[in-house]
Amino acid sequence: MVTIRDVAREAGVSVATVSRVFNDRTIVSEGTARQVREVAARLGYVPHSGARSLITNKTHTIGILLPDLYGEFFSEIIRGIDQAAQRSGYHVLVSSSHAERSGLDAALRTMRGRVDGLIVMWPESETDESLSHASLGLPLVLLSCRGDHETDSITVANCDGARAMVEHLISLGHRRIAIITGSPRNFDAAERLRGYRAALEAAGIGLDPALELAGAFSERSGYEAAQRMLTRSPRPTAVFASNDSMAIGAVSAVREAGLRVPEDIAVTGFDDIPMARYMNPPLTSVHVDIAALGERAIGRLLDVVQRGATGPHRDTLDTTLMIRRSCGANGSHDHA
Amino acid sequence: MVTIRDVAREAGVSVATVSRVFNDRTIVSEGTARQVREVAARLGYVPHSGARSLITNKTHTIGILLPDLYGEFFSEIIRGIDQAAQRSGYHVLVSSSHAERSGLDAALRTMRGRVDGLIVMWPESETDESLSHASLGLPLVLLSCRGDHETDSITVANCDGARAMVEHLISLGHRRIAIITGSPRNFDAAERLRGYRAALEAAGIGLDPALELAGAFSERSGYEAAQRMLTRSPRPTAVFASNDSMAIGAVSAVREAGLRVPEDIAVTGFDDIPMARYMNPPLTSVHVDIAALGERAIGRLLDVVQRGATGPHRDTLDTTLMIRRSCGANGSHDHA
DNA sequence: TTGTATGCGTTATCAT
DNA sequence: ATGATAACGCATACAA
Repeated sequence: MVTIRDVAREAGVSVATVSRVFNDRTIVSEGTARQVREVAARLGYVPHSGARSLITNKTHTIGILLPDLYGEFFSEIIRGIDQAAQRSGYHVLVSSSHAERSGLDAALRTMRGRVDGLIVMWPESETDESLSHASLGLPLVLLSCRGDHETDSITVANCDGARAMVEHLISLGHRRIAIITGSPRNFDAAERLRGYRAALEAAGIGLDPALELAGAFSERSGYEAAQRMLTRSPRPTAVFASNDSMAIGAVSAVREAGLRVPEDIAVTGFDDIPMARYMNPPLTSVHVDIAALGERAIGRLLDVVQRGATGPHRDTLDTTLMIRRSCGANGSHDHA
Repeated sequence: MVTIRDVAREAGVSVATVSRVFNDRTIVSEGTARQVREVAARLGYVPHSGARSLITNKTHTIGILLPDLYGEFFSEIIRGIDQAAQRSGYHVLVSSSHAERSGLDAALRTMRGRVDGLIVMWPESETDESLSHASLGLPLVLLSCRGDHETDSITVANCDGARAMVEHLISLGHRRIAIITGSPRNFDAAERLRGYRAALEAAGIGLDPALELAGAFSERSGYEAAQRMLTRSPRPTAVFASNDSMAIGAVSAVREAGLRVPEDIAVTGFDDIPMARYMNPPLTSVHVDIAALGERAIGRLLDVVQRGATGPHRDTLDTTLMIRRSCGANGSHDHA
């Protein structure tokens, strides 16, 4: 591997001069600069970013830690972050699929010295200042977490979005509305449940615990929860699944029971994954701009890393109701 | 930030001893080891991986460079790679969405000193030993590329998969079969076109250039290509889209023309993205285990990085025909 | 404008 | 079993 010394020797200058050519371009004479570049190119010299960051104390890399995520979410969040990071000249070090807190902590530790800041998504835990503690003093942005009040965080307007969805169902005349929840330990799921309840209460419709079916954000769990829902009597006329995967499972269960969507039971979801509009019938859902979530996280993190921004920053990403046919309204037909 | 020196001073030992405690655990006495660990824990010491890798010449990180990819593919490839890497104790440094070769080269350069090896996907270019040259002597695995014969590569059985699909259409009685291609510069697309032609020729069906519609792997391009296809006369009875996104666009175009899928025109795709089975009708497609592609790439790369494997290694990932209803056969109803 | 020398945090080599 | 010290490749304060 060719180092800065090789270039210096070959060009007949000191390593300092070579270094300057690649950094402070101003204070080096035009002649030597050209000479150094020529030699560097000929030798195929590329600065060793690891060594450089050891002394500059900057890696130009952002670490991102994710739990074990379901499809679309995973891809979009990484894409959003990576694109925004790249625009600012930053790399992204990914560590995903953490099922347990210990694994996350371990990954966090091995990132020391490799990153300038961290984006962490860990929705399954309680309020967690232990996360900011584990971040080793690195700038940290929480994504979709129950954050404490000292740590920067970006969240989705889960509660408002769910509430808007349920209010829409109510406006369509539904009174007996079920929900398929996510894990109660999951922050997003808990917030969506809160929005569901708020909408019902605001409309003067009493809560019925029998209509709150436990799910786990997977298609299968939605399928099974919907089967349990169908045994309730009187049967609900609408069901709000806390994410689209569960809504897909719910549609299957309703169909298998010989019922129609939306005529017999309206089904709606949350997230508006790309698949939603291609379903049969197209799925009414709460749209979340996942890539934007990632972008905002990077934006805030770079504010801290590059510009030394300070003070807790809590940002909420608004959602949009996407009305399609699965809820029984005459949904807009969005098109190719 | 607390360094190894702080721990050494506080524990009353040398930095060498502290280092040994965290690496070669054998040659240090039980007493001092415990003492050092205690101090390290109390001070919250975490080794600086950047500094460490400067001298060990190992980063335990794999760089992955991707072009601008469409949804599912992106997520699955990263997930497959990340999971496999994590199992082996490796991190993943991502750099994606490169639209031009120059951007890819730049990213490649900034990875020097940060990674132990590279996985590069660059399907848009010609045979490219310049890529292995640009990799700075780092171990390199090409993904889905026109590789030269000296570089390791993992590819999908594009040609065989496409051929199997077209043969299936022929077996259903179709004789006038169109294809919506991807960019001719794209390796996967070119191979799929080759498979299409091979199947027709093997069946004694002549090639008709008018039935080869140019697409670009996007839904819209599939939609537009299908519209052009519908003007051909006699009209094709089946169309094979080179990927699922274009198949989705094609279905929209066929429907808008007042025709039915599959009764009037059979439509099939390639990739078998998750959405395929939820479409209406469910889309017949060629299944590619994308995560497996990533896993194999990491597997091979680590063979080289860790075990010094050598010699060109070319691996092909087989595909599976997923027959559903969009082709007119009685497809299997896979289920939740 | 250029060169010399020091240090970033760690591991490796050689002593002791 | 442990300590002193030289690397690793680079950037930078200071000297020339």
